[in-house]
Amino acid sequence: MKGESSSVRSGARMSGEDRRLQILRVAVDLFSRKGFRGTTTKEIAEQASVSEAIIFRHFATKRDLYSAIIDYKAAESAELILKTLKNAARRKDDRAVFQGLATDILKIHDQDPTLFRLLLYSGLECHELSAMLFERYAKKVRAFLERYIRQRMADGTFRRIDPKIATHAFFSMISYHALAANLFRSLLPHGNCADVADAFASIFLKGISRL
Amino acid sequence: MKGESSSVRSGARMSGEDRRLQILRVAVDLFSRKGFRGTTTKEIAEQASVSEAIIFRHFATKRDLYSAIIDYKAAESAELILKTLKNAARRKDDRAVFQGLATDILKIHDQDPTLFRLLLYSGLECHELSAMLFERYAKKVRAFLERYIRQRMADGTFRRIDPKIATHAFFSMISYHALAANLFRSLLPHGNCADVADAFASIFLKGISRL
DNA sequence: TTGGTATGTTAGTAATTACTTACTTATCAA
DNA sequence: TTGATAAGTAAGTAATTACTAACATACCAA
Repeated sequence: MKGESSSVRSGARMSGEDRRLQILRVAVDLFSRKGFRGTTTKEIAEQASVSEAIIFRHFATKRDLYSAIIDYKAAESAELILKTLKNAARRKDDRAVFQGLATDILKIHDQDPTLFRLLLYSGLECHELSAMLFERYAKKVRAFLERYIRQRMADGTFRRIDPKIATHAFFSMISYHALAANLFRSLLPHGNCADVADAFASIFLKGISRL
Repeated sequence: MKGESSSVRSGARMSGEDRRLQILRVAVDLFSRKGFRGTTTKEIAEQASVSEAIIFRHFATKRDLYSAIIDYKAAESAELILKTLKNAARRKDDRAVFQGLATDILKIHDQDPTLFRLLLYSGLECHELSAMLFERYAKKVRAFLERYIRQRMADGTFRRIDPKIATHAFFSMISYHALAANLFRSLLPHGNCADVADAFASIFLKGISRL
């Protein structure tokens, strides 16, 4: 982005399409840090190295821009992690499934803190798209887990329990930790992500086992 | 507050002390709904049925007011739930301890959504007091749980596990659910709070049991 | 080279916002 | 009743903010 910025300053232009995407990305970053009201179009313009008027050429209002980034993030988050988990699930390696999932979720949040922050900000702000983002955020993973738990119950390995509630329990454990790591890192119990993922997966698996 | 409001409008006055507290309470509500930047001193004044100047008589800046409410909420949250749990803990009734705690936490969040919202907003906004609020929010409960888990490990009922991590796991499960209930109620798995508390406590207890 | 067009800017507008100042008035002790 | 004082207000200030309109210019096809 720094490179882009300097080339723009010397007079070179970006296509409309590229510029729109650039603004969107800058906006994701800023809105996720400061929320809707806390982010000014001025700072978005500055970060994108354009004048404010350019923002309004691509987005009719600030509100429209905010909705656009939520859409953008929702679309992005739908493509989550499932690849490696499908192998573990095929082998019915419970430990690999849950520990791998916990690790992946925590890793993703660490690498891209904007998603969760936008989820929280938009939820707190009662943005009309926040529910959609929340749902999209975890839909595939939850569905996958529910199916897996249902299957392992049929196999006799897991005890009788509502797969939705069990999924919710596991997902809650991991997600709250991710949230806390995002907002309050210094206050977390010491222990790296892998240890936390390990411990949480182990508690959960033992907690729903048949034995 | 409605009653207060109408008596003020007819000319009656409130003592400085009472007024300050009223403003504080109004501000808690508004800041927890709209965040710092999203809340104007104008609407605080309106909700308190005073002019804006009165707010600035009690608080030098809007920022000072925000810090004051975080302090206020932090002090309030320190007095949590522990009474009934101490009895269950004395009897070493694991189920009553964890289920009771889960139920109480969820109930408290339901009754006073402002605490968690302020926690999230202040954390997202990187307010200097947010870490303090986060810590205060759960300090006593966490300490209690850690002690209890350590004790039950010594008793041979719970397996070897870092009490901090175990506490964090349990607390995370419940807190994320409370958060989701606060922001995204309509998207939660069906099932009332008691069912969720029950299921989560059961998963957790089984997950850390020695058997 | 020229003209059209898409990208980009500057300068502004109107409304909003946190905060201040000068004045008003309710309250209460003497 | 009077005077002091604390609580309260209206009107304003200066800065900020989202957004607009008019103009400038890079780019590219003919």
